[in-house]
Amino acid sequence: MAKETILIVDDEQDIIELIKYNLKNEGYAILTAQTGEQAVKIAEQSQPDLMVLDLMLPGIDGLEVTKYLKNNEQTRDMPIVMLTAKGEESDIVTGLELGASDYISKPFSPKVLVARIRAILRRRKKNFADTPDRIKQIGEMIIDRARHMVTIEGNAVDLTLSEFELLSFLADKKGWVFTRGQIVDAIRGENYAVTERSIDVVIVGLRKKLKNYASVIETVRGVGYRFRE
Amino acid sequence: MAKETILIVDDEQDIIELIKYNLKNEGYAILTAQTGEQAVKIAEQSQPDLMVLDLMLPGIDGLEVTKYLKNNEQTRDMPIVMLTAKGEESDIVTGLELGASDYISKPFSPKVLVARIRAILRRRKKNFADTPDRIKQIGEMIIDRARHMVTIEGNAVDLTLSEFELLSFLADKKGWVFTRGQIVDAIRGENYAVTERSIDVVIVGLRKKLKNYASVIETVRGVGYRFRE
DNA sequence: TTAAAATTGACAAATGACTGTCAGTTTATA
DNA sequence: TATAAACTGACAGTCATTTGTCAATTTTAA
Repeated sequence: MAKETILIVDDEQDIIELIKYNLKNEGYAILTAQTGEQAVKIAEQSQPDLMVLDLMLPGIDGLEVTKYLKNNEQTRDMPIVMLTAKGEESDIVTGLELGASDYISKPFSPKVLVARIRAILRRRKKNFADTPDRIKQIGEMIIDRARHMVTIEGNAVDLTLSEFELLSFLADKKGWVFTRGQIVDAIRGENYAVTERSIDVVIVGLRKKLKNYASVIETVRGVGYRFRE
Repeated sequence: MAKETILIVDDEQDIIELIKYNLKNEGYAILTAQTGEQAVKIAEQSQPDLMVLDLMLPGIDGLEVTKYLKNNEQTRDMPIVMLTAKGEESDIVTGLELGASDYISKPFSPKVLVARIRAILRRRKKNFADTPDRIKQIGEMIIDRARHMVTIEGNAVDLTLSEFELLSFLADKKGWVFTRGQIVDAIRGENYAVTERSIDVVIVGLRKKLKNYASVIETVRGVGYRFRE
């Protein structure tokens, strides 16, 4: 299983390294930033699954970053674990009010940090576990698994089963590229014997029916397909 | 594209030819054996990607071969598709228990055989999200294997497959020098016959697209290339 | 220090691989 | 059984890759 991505934000390189080392050992993919500006940019671009955020930063400080991210549709749901130094008690409260998930005081034990992060991610996973989001919205397009229906600008789009499954699968991990093989496995089940080219045909049908939204499905030459981010 | 190698084991030359013909058409490289002893030897030596194995063989029979290969570190992971004649139902069960991936009953349709083999091999192909370091960060450059995308200072950089693989490969071991030969092996698979100079061309393209970051790829004269540390 | 040899960079042309598309067939569903 | 869906195979167009050639640069040897 592909593990989660975590963004570490701290102005001290040593701290970053310490945390990075410990989280990498746990199998997480790591991104880092040393300033608030960078943090925001990376958070938006790469959509990490969690963020470890030092409150004391030069320039835009941690609280500002939190406020900004929590006001942003795209990053609102990303859990934030604050790193705080002594004497920042009031900031902790503010941070939690802003929507941070947890905090850890410096100096901290890496073990505790890892444990907290695991707990947060586990909790999240449970909520979403295997429930590929029941409803997904991309601009004016809505994919509704419950109704098994796709709507674009209010108009229902009539998709076949394969088309719906394929679209829904890609949309579940926007931006991620999947090979035709992975797609077959996902929508047909493993051990299903077909040519990978059959996926292309489904894609053709989909794009035709999606009209203006055809471009949400991107071809990655030599690899497979992905849902545009 | 370097296709997979398949070992066909049957004591009847006709059957071998039939299967060989169909699989060759699909682009697979074919090895054959007529006895269990031969099969084992070739499997160990040539490490084919999959084996089509008739159960009824003179000498060491198919089940013995399966048992042996599955107990051998080197060949344990090689998928085995059993060919069975009527009246071998119990052997099928035994074979699957021993670890065979699938079975086909004689007389069989070549089409079905091909389709099954494709399905099995499909699943073994690499998954981009799981490979070494899903995300790598070099200053303001992010290499994301899951998205199959490189970002520099927030801007997506459009790379071809080779360019992406090459960059990603070098970045995996920053500072290490790789010869062109090693690079070809890494991004094209071993035994891929090309001039090493083709790597230079990929490098040129990469540097052009990386702009300010072009210098992350260093030429080591007389040796090869490396990712700057 | 200079000339020759080796190596890499750059570019264009040729080759080859990959995808989009469609028509025809098979399979699944009602 | 009728209808829709899914699959395959073929082909054309597109794009990536490979190769060859030549210039520029560096290294080696005289």
